[in-house]
Amino acid sequence: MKMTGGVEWGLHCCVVLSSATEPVAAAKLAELHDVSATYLAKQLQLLSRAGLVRSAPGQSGGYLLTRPATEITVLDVVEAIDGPQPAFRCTEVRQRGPMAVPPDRCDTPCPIAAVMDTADRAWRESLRAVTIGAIAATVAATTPGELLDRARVWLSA
Amino acid sequence: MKMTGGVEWGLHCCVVLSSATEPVAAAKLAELHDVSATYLAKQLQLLSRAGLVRSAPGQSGGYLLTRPATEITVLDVVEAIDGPQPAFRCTEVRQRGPMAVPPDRCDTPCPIAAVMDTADRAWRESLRAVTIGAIAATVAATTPGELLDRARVWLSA
DNA sequence: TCATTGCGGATAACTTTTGTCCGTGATGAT
DNA sequence: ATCATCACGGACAAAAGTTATCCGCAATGA
Repeated sequence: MKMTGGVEWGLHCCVVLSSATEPVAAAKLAELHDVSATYLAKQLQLLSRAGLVRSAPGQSGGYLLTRPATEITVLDVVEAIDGPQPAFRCTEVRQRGPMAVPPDRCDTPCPIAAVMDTADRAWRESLRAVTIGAIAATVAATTPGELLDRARVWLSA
Repeated sequence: MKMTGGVEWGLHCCVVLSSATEPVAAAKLAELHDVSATYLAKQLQLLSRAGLVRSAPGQSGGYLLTRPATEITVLDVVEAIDGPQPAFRCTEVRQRGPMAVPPDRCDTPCPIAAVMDTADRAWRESLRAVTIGAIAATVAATTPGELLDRARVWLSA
């Protein structure tokens, strides 16, 4: 089981955008993080479709967050890029084979699927509890101020 | 993000094995669940390597649980088949690009990775809290007794 | 002795992820 | 007005992971 790598990129981009006052071009975000520009563009488009970021075309265009970073959860970004589907998908094996239980007796959900679903909810709940703003605050608190300043300058250059 | 389908098969097999007194052949488990016999064999080998099931070669051989089903958690099966790796893998993007923070300043873990790690722990904790025995009990309680009897007969036949 | 069964490796089909490329349209600077 | 810059979307291709299949081997019990 592996999450798409785009999630990591998307989260880093949102953290960067949380301290941006002017639109930041996709190419700039890609260069900053040293990742494929064309592929990152795809992920940003997903964020855009999900309504997490706003895009401005044309010269001096780029991306900005649509709302305060403290109102965007990690789960928002994960679901925007990775999709809302749970990792486990029940294929109803109990309804197959020689001992198949008839569909009309399957009123209760498969217990196995129920367990996986509970775990998935716990996972999502955990991701929902943290915002981009909180992550940005941690970054600000743990990296040397000089580095942060340089980054800010580099971004607007 | 998608979990390997073998996890579902492995869980169903463990539930079946929890009420078996004699070894059950891999081919039989495959037929019972109507899945690929050769591929299921691979998953069972993973369970075997993880020490969850014991295998007996030769005629009238097959698989049995190594311990009571109440002492095997869903997480045990998931990790045996899907591997122990967390879904999110930090690639340390902060150490890349023109604004890379030097490795020696990365004493604290990447906040993004930390969030994902916490969520992963919550997920695993949730799966650890449920045993195969508990699932088997639910199955026993929600399926008609006649069906259970037929299955038991079919298994030993 | 022999059929049955699990084990491990090699292999291939298939799907998903990752990444590129190009044309289009919108925007602002000159 | 024109032009370079940018996001958007689709088509496409490469790489990785999943889902199988097949084979020879070793072990076991009938």
